[in-house]
Amino acid sequence: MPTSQEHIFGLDARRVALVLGWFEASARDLPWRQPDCSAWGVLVSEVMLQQTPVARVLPAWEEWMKRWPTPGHLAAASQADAVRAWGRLGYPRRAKRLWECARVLVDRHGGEVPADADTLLSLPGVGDYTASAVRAFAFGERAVVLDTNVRRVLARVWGGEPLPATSVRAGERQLAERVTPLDPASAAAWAAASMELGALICTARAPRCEECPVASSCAWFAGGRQGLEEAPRRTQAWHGTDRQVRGRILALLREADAPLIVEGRTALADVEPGQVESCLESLLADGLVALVDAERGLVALA
DNA sequence: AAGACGGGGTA
DNA sequence: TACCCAGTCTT
Repeated sequence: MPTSQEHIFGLDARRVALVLGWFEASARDLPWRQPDCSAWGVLVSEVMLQQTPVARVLPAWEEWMKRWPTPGHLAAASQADAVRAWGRLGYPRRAKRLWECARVLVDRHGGEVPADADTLLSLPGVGDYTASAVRAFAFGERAVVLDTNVRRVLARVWGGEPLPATSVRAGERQLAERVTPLDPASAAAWAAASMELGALICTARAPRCEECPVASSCAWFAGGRQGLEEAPRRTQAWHGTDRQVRGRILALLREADAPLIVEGRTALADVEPGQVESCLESLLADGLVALVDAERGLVALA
């Protein structure tokens, strides 16, 4: 007679096994998943994948790794070249942080990506998710990887809810820890597999439950997939926002081969002068843009 | 805990 | 048009 604990564990294991089995047959062939991909390659991919879909990261990653195959190569380049190579991936502060990260790796870690969690977390642009992902995918360590995809899978399959909460709750963290296999290789496989399931099948608004390997064991599916339509959307304004204007200013500077005066440019004619000014100020404060000639207001990529 | 921070593919 | 995405960092 199994104890209730064993029953719970059995259900966890069954669900995990279903996802792992599906992943073996359905995993996408991504370059940073190749066994010979360096830890640096994995780190670069993870930073690029922060809030940017795989399809858009793919070409940028290939180009980046060809140009800067090691931290040392990137550290020897200029920050401006890194931001330029980042192109339109979005959130250009990530490019700056990745460049800074390369410098730290060279200055303090022998030009190598560390495997230690605390050291990884100390790096610019590396938070909880990225540190865990690098440990799991680059070093094969047991790490609890909790990204938006994994959170959604846990919320549905285990929690019976349509979507996870806005921020990670303690109970969610505990569940993720409990569900992660103890064996390091299996834990890494689970991380990749659960992320893949969330990205391809258990998607946010149009889940493909008829193709899902765990539908038969999914609490949300069993409950009739209730609540998804009513769930609040987390939309963010875009047109006319500071983010858009910052992006437009940065695009001008990326394409310019000489310092220029941003204010009054025809390309920004539809933006209020005050907003151009404030956005330029914030870009300067972020260290993405540098004032080359204060007298004339000439700026360039930092 | 909440807000700032890009940009484009997809429905 | 609206929505979403392999998050991080700062109030």
